Amino acid sequence: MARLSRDFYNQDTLDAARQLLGKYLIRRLDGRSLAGRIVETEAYVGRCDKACHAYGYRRTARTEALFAPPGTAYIYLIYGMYHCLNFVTEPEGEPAAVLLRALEPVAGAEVMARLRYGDKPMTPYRRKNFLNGPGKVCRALALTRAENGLDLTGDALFLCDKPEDAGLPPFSPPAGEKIVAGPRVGVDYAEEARDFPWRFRLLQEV
DNA sequence: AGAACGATCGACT
DNA sequence: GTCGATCGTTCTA
Repeated sequence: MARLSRDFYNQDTLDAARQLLGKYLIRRLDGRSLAGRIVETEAYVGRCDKACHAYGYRRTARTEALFAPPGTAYIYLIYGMYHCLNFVTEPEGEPAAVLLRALEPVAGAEVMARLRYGDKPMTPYRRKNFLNGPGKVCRALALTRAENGLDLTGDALFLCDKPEDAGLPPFSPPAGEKIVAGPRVGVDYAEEARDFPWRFRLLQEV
């Protein structure tokens, strides 16, 4: 199965955050495949970014995965009840990662809906707000701290250029999308870093 | 040992 | 638009 290699993750984090838009995230769970197309990311760079958990190379039990080789999953608990998934980038020892903020559902939507909403029926509101936030994505993919440190070149969780690379049916993305950069969400405390335009989204051209 | 806080979400006015 | 939930992580002492 063709998937993004360690070499892909071993690059500048801002470049990776842009290039990850439009890629497909595959989660293998109980023999099934859940998949989504990446439509929103944010970059976090420990070397120079006060919003990064590993700012100034701060190395603790939590940030350990950020110091792992590129192509590692960094998953942490936020606000006591949600999780966020990051893809570790840059050479090993440079703590940096791309936060996954939003997906477009591609495969396994029924399973993801179950994980996210339980028995509650799908509604237009829920469909619209299905995978448009980092906590929602982790809930729908059954990702918790138990999956922190996963190797993204392995089988449980990985990325690829197209669904066929993971043995899934083709997916036709919307036409006329472009990358829009802007400030990151929820980092107002981070002094000068709060204004860094390190959030990237795929949006319809107007 | 204790306190403060958070890369969020959903319910509610 | 506002606000509370909820608990691990981090820092201070």
